[in-house]
Amino acid sequence: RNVLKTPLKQAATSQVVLTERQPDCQPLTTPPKPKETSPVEPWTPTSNLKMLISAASPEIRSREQRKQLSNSSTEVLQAKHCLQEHLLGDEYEKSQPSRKEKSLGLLCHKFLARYPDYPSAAQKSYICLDEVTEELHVERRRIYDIVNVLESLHMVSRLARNRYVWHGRHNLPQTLQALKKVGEENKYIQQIQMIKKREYEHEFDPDGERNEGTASSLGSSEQSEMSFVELPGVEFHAASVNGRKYKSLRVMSQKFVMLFLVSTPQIVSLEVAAKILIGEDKLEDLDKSKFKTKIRRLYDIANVLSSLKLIKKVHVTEERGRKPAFKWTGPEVLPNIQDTKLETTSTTCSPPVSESIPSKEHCSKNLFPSKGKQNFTRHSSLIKLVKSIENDRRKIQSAPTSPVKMSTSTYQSLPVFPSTITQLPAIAKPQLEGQSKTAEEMQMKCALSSPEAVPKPEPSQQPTPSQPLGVCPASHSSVSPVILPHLHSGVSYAIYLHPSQAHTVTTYSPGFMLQPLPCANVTGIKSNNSKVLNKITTEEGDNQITTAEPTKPLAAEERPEMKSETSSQRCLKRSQALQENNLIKRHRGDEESLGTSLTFFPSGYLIPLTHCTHGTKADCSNKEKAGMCSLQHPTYSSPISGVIPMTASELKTVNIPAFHITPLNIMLSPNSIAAAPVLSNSCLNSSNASSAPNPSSSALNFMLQHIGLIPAGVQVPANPVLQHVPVSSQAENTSYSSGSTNVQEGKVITSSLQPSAPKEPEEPQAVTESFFRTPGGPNSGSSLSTNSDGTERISQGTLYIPQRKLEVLED
DNA sequence: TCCTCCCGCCAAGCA
DNA sequence: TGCTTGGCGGGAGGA
Repeated sequence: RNVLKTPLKQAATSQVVLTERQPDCQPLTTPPKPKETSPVEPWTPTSNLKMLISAASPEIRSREQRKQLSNSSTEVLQAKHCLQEHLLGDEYEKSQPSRKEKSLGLLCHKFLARYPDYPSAAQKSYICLDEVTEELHVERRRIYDIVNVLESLHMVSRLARNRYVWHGRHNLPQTLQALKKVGEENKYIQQIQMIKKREYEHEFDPDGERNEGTASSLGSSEQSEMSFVELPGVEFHAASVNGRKYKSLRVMSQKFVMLFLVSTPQIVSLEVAAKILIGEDKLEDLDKSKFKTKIRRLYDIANVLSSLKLIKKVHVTEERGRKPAFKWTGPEVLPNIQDTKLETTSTTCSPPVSESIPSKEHCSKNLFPSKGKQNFTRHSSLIKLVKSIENDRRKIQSAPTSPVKMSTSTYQSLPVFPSTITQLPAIAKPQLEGQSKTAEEMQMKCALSSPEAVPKPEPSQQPTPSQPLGVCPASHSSVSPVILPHLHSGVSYAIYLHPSQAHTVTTYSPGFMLQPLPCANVTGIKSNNSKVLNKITTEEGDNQITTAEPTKPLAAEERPEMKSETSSQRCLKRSQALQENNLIKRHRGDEESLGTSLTFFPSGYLIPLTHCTHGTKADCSNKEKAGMCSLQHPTYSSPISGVIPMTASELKTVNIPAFHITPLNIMLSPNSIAAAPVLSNSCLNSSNASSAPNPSSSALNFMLQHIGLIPAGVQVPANPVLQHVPVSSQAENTSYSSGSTNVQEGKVITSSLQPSAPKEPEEPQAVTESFFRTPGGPNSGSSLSTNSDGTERISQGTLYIPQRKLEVLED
């Protein structure tokens, strides 16, 4: 076999060589002469041009190719030998295509050029591997690499031996949505966080014992169970479907894509990806070679994905060095699977908020069509999903009515949230949609779920079931609560958005860049800043790593710039961690260059809503009472008191699963603690007058009292955001709290998030002391527990203030 | 020196 | 049994 393959490849090479050398080597003209016109000749500008032209008409090209390639291999071999004889060794070597020219990425480009992105249904393209290998002059093995990745995206599917069907990008939106769902279900965000945390722990305590809680928390069985995610109608016919499927490049590719889809910003380092793909449970005894192998495969996949323009190579520069990473540049993926127009029509939208929870039956029906052969290789998470839907429904229906109801419906409109409900396939949305719902309700939910999605509450943008993704009117005013479903252990949280935070933001990064901070106190953070610095650079000098998400410019551009500049500057001034002027300059420069700049998170409330029940109408009515339910009142104030000032765009991009792990960095000085109602009930007494009119304060207080977070009689402004949390002199980290990844001049300054710990009420010090409290550690409080997966759980009523920190790295 | 990833061995699995 | 498919890791080119 080797005898057959190797000469073939060399023959291909020799064609190139001969073509280029011909003018100078007359004796060599005979065999390769016809190949001068080879349209696939990739090594000269002329041939590249020909290739491009032929790409427009692949059939013609194929015909020509077949004709040309009909030359016997012996002729080619003869030519090669002849060439070798006439060329010096060095010359011959130089004549070989460089490594780059043989790269998988380039090969993939050539491969893709053969087929249209969106083939019409009539013109089904079939891929014959033999032809492809011949025409592209590559080994079969390489084509498999490409095809496997394309298969993972359902751009091709295997028809038979040697034969594939080209689907193009038609299936891409659905595939990505499906992958995102599965990725959320697999809690990849948490895994990423855990890996980063572990990295940190290892870095600062290399000899120390591994945190068993975290060590065992990853690599769940789900991970190993993970199989190929299919789409209805795109069947999987891999030859070794039952054998090596689980290790295959397809699955790996899908997982890799999932990491991007669940991360915010959508940047994934190879290292983290490799670890996740290997499975964290195996990391303990991970041998280096396995890791290296995984990295190799990831490069292979990344090359193909790059050719598809789905990702782009970037670099993350950390203390330990420059790490290769990739940034998602593909279409923004939305949670609902509808039609293929999604990709082009709804890249910046949020899902419709008016949807109701699809029934299990609907879900199953759509996921696993009963007619004919089942098209899905069922992912375990999908089965769980259906079950969880049922359970959630039951809970919702049986739960007493409460003002929190809204959160239920909000679940589905928060694509990035890991709630199982959120992950419901949106397939059945339109049908299940409470079509009787009023536009008002819909809009209100819309504003709730993604107030940042669309800044203008124009009726024309009101989401309708026909709209694949909710284009929600934005609420600019006062408090913008958002229900965060199922953060820790299924606990929902409510977040209030302060209008002053409503300015645009860069994406919040809970992903790979998150680095635990090595500080046990505020100053400690400062001293260890460098440890957690991350810098991302793109090879292309892309200076908009996070903000320039091509599909998410809406909020950033349209949102009124409110206080970002001043607040950020204020925060910066107070930042002792950023003493270096140049860092500040960079920071400011980032803001300016980004146009929308940073958002800083003051403290706020993030309140678990475990006991809150769901229901739309009561909730709406409550909100209406508060004057926030109608379209005319984009301002929404949830009776639930959770308040976390954050920007709308943050909410849009924030990854809630990560958020609950390492979200806000609220470094409060003792002085400011009193102003941070989050920390203790007593703090709720903070009576700072809210500068913003707050129509819902009574409702808020009612809720707070109702759920026992504040004593009766205590009044809390419904908008206890920044005004309650004056940034202290030690609160420098607040200035980072946006967690934004900022880019300037090709560099991205990323946030460093640290494993957050719930804060002990009445113990302001816990804010800092609990930074790296490990589960069960000295700082564990009664309100804190650890889930089986190692994640921390806060019991009901606990106010949870995650912390994170953004550091600016100067070159 | 490290990153990147080409290359091809060889085993699993299919026809 | 031959061929297809693709996991895997050595090692070389490139930065």
